[in-house]
Amino acid sequence: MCEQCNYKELLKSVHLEPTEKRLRVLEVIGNNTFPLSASDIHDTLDRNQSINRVTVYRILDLLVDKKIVDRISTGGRAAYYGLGPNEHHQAHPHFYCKSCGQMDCLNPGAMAVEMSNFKKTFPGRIDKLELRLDGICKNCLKKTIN
Amino acid sequence: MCEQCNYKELLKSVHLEPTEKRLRVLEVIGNNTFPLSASDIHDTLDRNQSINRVTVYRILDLLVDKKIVDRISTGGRAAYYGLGPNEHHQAHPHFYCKSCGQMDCLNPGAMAVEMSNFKKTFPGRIDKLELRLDGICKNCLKKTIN
DNA sequence: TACTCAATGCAACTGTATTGCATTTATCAA
DNA sequence: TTGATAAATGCAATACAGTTGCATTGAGTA
Ligand SMILES: [Mn+2]
Ligand SMILES: [Mn+2]
Ligand SMILES: [Zn+2]
Ligand SMILES: [Zn+2]
Repeated sequence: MCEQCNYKELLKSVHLEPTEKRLRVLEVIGNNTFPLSASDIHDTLDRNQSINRVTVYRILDLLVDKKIVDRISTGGRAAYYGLGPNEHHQAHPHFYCKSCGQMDCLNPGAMAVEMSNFKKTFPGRIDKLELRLDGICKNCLKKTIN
Repeated sequence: MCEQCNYKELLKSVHLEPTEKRLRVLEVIGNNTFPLSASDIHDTLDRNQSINRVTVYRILDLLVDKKIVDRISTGGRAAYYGLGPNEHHQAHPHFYCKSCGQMDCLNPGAMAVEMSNFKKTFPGRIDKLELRLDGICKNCLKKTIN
């Protein structure tokens, strides 16, 4: 969730036309406290004004390219999308529930990763670090015996 | 790569019949220094004695279930498979090259993750931690301008 | 207004994985 | 050893997530 972000300005700042559909996609992502799958996003938007799922995928690709949005892998098949790290939002780890598919954002400081020494000697280019916990969430633990 | 592992015993220890195909799948995974996709594994095996790709998927599911093999997500679409952590092999982070799809195993100590405090208060069940770097590997950096 | 190009829609397609059911192979009791 | 049973594997069809090619629409500009 981001109250500080002006999505229109955010789009302009990376030279993307702030079209209605792009704004809606970005709003759905920004107004959620947890990352969503492409089909979650499509379903949400399609309830109000119709939008093609391919358009959603294309907008997501653009937003990820421009680093406004973060594509997060899961223990499952579909990628999830959340606001990318910026001045208001630090990068942070996630928890993915294998049972219900819910992904939660964890506190940025929850797990400290020390990798400065590694970075010094690594010969490739590092674009991104992803730290994810997989397991069963509180709610699902209650419901069933896993 | 695992010289210490007796794959037959490893299968027996988790109550899986050590069939020829299961052994071959486990050997391909164990004899590699980096994780492989299901189709990498299938292609490798199929060169020698024919094996159906569905059988490979089913064996991989079993091995992952029994925690002999680790299913590792990538920045891409396919999951990769490597030997799971055990007495000889510590869990460790991976580096995934977006350009060539090669995944490398990093030194277990390369990045220290401190999460003991987090674990104490987290209400769900944590089964696995995945730490992955995405970027461009040394070789791909040389070849092209990304 | 007419032209141009970006944005979107739609259908077909791809890669990855899963399912249902048939066939083969292994296990075990008689 | 044989036949019954269950496990393992194969094969075809299907599901799922995402991508591509091309048509249509819409926004900006002369
Ligand atoms: Mn998040
Ligand atoms: Mn590894
Ligand atoms: Zn859950
Ligand atoms: Zn590479």
